[in-house]
Amino acid sequence: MKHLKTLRCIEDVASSGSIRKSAEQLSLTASALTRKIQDFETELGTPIFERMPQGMRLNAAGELVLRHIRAQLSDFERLRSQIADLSGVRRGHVTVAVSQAFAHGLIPKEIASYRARHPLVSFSVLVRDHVHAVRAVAAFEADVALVITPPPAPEFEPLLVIHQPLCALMSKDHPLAKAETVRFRDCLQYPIAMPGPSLAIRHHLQSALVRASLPVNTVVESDSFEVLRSYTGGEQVISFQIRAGIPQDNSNLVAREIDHRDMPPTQLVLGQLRGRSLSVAASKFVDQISGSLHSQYGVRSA
Amino acid sequence: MKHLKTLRCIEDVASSGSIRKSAEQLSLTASALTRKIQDFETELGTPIFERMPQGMRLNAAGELVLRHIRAQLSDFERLRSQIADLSGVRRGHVTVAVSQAFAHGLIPKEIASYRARHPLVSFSVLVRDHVHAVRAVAAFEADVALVITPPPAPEFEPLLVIHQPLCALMSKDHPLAKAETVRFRDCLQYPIAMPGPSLAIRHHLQSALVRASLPVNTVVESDSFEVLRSYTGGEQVISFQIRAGIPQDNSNLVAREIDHRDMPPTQLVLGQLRGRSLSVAASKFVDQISGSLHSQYGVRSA
DNA sequence: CGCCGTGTTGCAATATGAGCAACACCACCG
DNA sequence: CGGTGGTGTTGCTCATATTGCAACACGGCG
Repeated sequence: MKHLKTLRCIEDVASSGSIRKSAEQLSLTASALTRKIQDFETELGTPIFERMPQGMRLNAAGELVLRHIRAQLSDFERLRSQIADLSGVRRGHVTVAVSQAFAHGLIPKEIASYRARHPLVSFSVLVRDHVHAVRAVAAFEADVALVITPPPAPEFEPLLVIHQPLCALMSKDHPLAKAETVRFRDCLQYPIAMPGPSLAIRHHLQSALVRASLPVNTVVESDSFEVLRSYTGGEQVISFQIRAGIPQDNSNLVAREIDHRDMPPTQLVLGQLRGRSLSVAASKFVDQISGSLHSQYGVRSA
Repeated sequence: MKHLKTLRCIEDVASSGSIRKSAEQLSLTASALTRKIQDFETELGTPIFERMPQGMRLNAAGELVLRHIRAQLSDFERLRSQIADLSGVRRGHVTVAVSQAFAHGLIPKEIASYRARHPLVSFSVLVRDHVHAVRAVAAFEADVALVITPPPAPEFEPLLVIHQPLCALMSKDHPLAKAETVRFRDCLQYPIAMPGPSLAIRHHLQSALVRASLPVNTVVESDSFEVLRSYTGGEQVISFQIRAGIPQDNSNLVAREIDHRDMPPTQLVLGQLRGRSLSVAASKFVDQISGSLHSQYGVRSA
């Protein structure tokens, strides 16, 4: 759009840190870009960039401006989405930041189900740990985030909170697979495929370990649930995952809830940036996920 | 600002309903304006105006666009205000919509106190009944509203709620002035200067009258508290006002709380448009009023 | 010092936008 | 029925703003 052109330029320069680089990306010349920014600064009455020999860096006012620009652009997208919705066809783009736990089953399934009804809506899925997922939402990079125990942040507004037990993941023929639920200390009798420290589940395990003060035999540690899953399929090890992240396909893995006395339930949170309204597409996607999670796991929701 | 020019044009045309009228206001020609709007509609991919023989009217998409434009303009003001605040000087403009009850003492006093600290902040005060005050906030015409018992509206977000007793207003030498509090039925023994039906207080009185099922001798009715005050100063009549609207100057009027058994407390609400953030200036003004009301009447606040 | 990186400026080419006048349409009214 | 005054729109012309090119100024670095 015409009236957002300058804003896009500023955003680009701010993120690339160089007028010449941005000029190329925007297919403009450096001189045109320089003048756009100068004009904007004149209109605003304040410089928003510091000119360094290494390039351009935003100053304090510039940070505010950038935040404003991001909001404007995202608002405009929402407007387009709302307008498209008027004519019956849902159109738009939804960016979700999700914890890795959902990358396997839940999110792809939800997106497929949504797109079956609204094929003109496209999706971006950012897989991030809980800290970066919340940060992505705050930086307007994602519309919503679905994460486990997000760090408390004032700008993150939970839309749905569900409490889920942590599960122990093991092969079908594992001795512990016989019972419906397992005790944490029994799991620790076996070698463990441990989620990496960037994963939220790790923190839960860590505090449970501290409480239980039991030794743990970690044979594999990985930031990737995919790795942990594959490995758990091979050796007689135990790994961990929340209920909603359990693979549904016909693998030879089974999940057993860990007794709630040993492990408090994890918090599964779907949230957005506080004080912002979502595009129609995003909003309806949130509704769908909420409904779907509620109907599957709703008995323990809060 | 340059990039908001088109948006301002659209807003103006939407509110005037005529390209030619707007062209004059904006010191443009009708043709230029027409093309601006056509270009915008082309970029957007949808018409936003219905062309009638009587002029231009927004269609459904246009209503969304207008809402968006208002938000953009108001956001930009906030940005300027935040930037000005960076350099230490607070600058900006605050528009408040207030019930008439506060037009006399509270609001002018608060503004004066604020401007003593921040002389570069200017104010607009819209005096509106509760319905229109809330509407003004929703239409981005006012940043905040201070009203009595606002109608429930989802887009109006209360920031502060204080419960205040209704007072009977009378001259110093009135027989009822001897006691600290008065009973409602005693007030009705005297002629009444009655607030008009557009005033929120009237509704309170009305329901109390229905409960008490007592006859009332209304000798003057007015939409203006100023009229009611002046008249109450002359004849031995009773009028009504909430505590925060009682004139503090050295008139010969006194206020006596009505016994709470006869009259439930009124709600005094300071609120803003839900989901929007205020400019620094407005936000600090809200803080000041909150503090001031709390310290004066805070014992009964909720 | 010479080189390469940065952003900036002068000037000419160009695209964008504005104004004017004429047009098409509709409502109203004699 | 046809005029009259209102609406928005369009073709054309011209001013203005925006762009690109090339040259410049400054700072870091070898």
